[in-house]
Amino acid sequence: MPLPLQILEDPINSLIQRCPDMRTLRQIHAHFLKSPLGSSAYGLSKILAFSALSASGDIAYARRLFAQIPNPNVFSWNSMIRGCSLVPEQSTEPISLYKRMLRSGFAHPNSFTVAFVLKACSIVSAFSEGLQVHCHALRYGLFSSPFVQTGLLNFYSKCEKIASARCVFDEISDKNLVAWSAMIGGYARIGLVNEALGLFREMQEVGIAPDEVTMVGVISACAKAGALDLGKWVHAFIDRKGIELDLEISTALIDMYAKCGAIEKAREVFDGMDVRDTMAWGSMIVGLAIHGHVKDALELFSAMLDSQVKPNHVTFIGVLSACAHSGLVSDGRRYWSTMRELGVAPLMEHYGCMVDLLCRAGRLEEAYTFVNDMPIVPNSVIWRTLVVGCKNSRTFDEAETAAERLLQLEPLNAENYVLLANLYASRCQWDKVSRMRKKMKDHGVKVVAGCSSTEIDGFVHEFTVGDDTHPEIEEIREMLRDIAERVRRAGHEPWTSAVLHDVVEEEKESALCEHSERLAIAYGMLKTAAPVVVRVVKNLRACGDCHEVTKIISKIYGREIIVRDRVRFHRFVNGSCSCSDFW
DNA sequence: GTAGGGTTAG
Repeated sequence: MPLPLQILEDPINSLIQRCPDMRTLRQIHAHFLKSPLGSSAYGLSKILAFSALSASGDIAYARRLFAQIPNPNVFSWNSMIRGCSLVPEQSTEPISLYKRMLRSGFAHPNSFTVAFVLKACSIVSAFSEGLQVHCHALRYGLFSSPFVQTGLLNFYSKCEKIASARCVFDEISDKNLVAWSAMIGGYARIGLVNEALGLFREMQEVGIAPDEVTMVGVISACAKAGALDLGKWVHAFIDRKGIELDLEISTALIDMYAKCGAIEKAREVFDGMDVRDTMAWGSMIVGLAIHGHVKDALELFSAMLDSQVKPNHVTFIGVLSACAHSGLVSDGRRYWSTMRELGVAPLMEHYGCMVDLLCRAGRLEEAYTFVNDMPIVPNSVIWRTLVVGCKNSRTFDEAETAAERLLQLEPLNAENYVLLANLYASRCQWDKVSRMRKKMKDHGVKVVAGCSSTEIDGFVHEFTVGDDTHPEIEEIREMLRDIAERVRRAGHEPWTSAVLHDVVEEEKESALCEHSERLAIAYGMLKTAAPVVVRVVKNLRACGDCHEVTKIISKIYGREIIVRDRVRFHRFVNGSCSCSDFW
């Protein structure tokens, strides 16, 4: 009498459990094929799962094996879908597999399938596919699975459909820690700090204790909002609750402190870490670089290399931008070579740093040649950097070419027209200035309202230009006049008082971006008169004038003020992360 | 019968 299949299969199971590498797996596979069980779906799916999912697996082997299975069961489909999502190169392969699975009609998706496909959709932001998976989840009655729920929530959040994510969240009757963390992280990712923190409070009210992952989300919300007081409170909360200051939390704290202007606190956290990975070093180096602590940033980079931690593309953005900010052209070139030697392939952003480096050092010709020699097609950021360089140097003749390329690439970005109008104005080419205004009108391009934010008593207030709906708008204007007057009396001519005068008097219609920003920031500064210490995150680029205003205002009010990073602001308002020299 | 959600840096 033959042995029951299950008993015979047990050795395969335990063999696979103990399998150390692919070489052993191939032996197990060969042995298995020769055995009487050679065609059992269970054994094959175990072998497939190892090659597709295990850390020592081989997805190519899994693909070959999978192709030979005539009618894969749901377990095998799931292994392949998940396995293909785990490869570092993002692809739509898992989604195609899922479609094939549905078409095959042999296996039906279960909660694992749906969770894995949703993850794949969120990695590549495949919104319409994910929507269909949502329908399937409902059709197959899989919404009750907490894994499907979190998968959906996270999918919408990664696609920046935060309202849909919230709908899913609200529909979850039994919200666990993961669901709360995912929703908080979703709000944090797009900078909705009040929502993130509100939910964090709610979570505690219903008795769910946050863990390390929740805290990373909360800290990153503070970082995005420039909310230093809140960030400090969260740090104290972590200490108080005995939550472990692990690698991820420490890195998030470094980033938060750096973005909120408290670079010393960032360094404190960094110095207190026992283990530091690429991201921890990277956050600290980038933090120092954006604060203009170029020497420290470069020293830290050397220390990183000494510690045998491999730098990645972000590390080099920190290093190269540090060089750019200090005009260290030859150092920048040296680091560029180091980057190549260490096998970090330069991305568009790195080319951008080099163009910036050359432009800031006044080497416009070289920058222009560098752009023309780029092996990848330069994007709008590269051209804009070059145009900004032209505007500042006033001697370079290729500005027109750069300007044309910029408008070709981004005909609908208001920032470009403003920049070009400023460029032509700086050269007294008034006909071209008005041509820009006309072009802008023809394209129906509207200036995006400037916006700034300040944190007061744990709540982040946003101010948008032209928004007169504030109930105290008259008082606000009065106070702005008062600030302008104090600035004038403090003798800080010429432009600071002019700016604040503009702030009050400038007509909305004629206000170009730069005025909008000043107005918005003045609104933010206005809040410094409130009986709390207000911090606005430091402007990161071309911040000379901005610093000046900050110094004056802080002198007047005797308070610490940091001006909000307008790069992040721009990213938040219109999805653009470009930065040109408005100040 | 096998397995699985949420995590930070420009």
